Amino acid sequence: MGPILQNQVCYALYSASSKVTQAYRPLLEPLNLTYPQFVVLMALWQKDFVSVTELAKVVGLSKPTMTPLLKRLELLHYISRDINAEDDRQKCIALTALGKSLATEANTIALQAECATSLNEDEVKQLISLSNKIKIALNH
Amino acid sequence: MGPILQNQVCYALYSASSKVTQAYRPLLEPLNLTYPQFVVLMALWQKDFVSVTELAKVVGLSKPTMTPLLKRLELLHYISRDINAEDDRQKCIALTALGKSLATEANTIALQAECATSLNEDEVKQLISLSNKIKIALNH
DNA sequence: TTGCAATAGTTTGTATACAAAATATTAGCA
DNA sequence: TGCTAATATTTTGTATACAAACTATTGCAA
Repeated sequence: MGPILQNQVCYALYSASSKVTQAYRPLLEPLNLTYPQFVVLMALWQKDFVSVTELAKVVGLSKPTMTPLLKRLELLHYISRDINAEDDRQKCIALTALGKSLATEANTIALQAECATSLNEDEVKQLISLSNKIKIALNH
Repeated sequence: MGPILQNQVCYALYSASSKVTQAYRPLLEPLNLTYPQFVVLMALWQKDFVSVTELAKVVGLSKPTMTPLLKRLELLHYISRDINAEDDRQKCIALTALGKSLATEANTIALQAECATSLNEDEVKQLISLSNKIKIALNH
C-alpha cells in the first residue's frame, strides 16, 4: 500500500552504495582505511593544500563530518592539518609522504572494486552519467 | 596520481545516494522520520509480521543497525515489536494502525523525491537495473 | 534427557553523517 | 580605531552502520 521499495530510484542508489562500501571494506583494511576516508584521500591525491571547507565541498560531505575523519587520517600519518599562515581560521590539509605513497596501491584497489561490480565500460559511463544528473538536479 | 574521484562508479553511487538522502530530509521531517527509517517502513508496508533478521535481509541492513532503528519506530508508535509466540528468540515486527496510515502520505513523498531527481521514466529504469546488477554481483 | 551447536536479537565499540550552536578569526564599514 | 557581520572550524547531540562479543532460546543428537 505504500511505495514499492524495488521501484524507488532512491533505494536503488542507497542499497547499491551500501553494498559497494561493504565490498571495499576488506580491500581497504590493509591500509587501515574506511571508504569515506578513501574518498577524501582520492580528492587529496588530485589536489591537496586545501581548506576543510573546500575539501568538504569536493567530496560532498559536511564540515562536521570532515573534522573527526581528518583527525583520524592525521593519526595514521597520511595527512597534515596545519594552520594556514595567511588566515588563522583556516586549516591547510595536505598529504604526507606516506599519504602520497598510497596512491599506487589505491589504483589497484579501485580497479578491483570496479571489477567486482561486474559492470562493463558502457554501463560504468551510464551509471556515472545518471548519478551526475541527479546530483546536479538536487543542487537547486 | 591516485584514482580519479569523478571516474569511480563507487563514488558516483556514494555521493548520489547521499544527496538523495539529504533531499528526503525535509520531506520526511513532518513524519519525524529519517530516510533509513522510511526504507524500513516501505518494507513493512509490503509485508509486516516479520522477524528482525528477515527485515534486515529485505532492506539490506545489518541486525545491529536494525535494533535501535526499530526501537525508535516503536517509540513513534509506528510499529510494534512483540515476541513471537512460537519462538521466544524472535521478535515479530508489525505496523500499528498509525504506521499503516502513513502509507498514503509516503506515496506522495516518494513521488516528490523521484521528481526532484529530474530523471525520466527510462532513466529511472536504467538506474534501478544497473544498481540491481551491482547488488547481485556483490552477493558472491 | 542432557549437553552442545545453531539461531535470534541485543550490546559494545568505533566510524560515519549532519543540524544547530559555539569558538575564533577576519573583513568591512562607520 | 572600534564594532559588527561574515567566515572557518569545531563541538554537541542524535541517528545510522557494522564487526565482534554476549545472552537467551531452540534444536538436535548421543
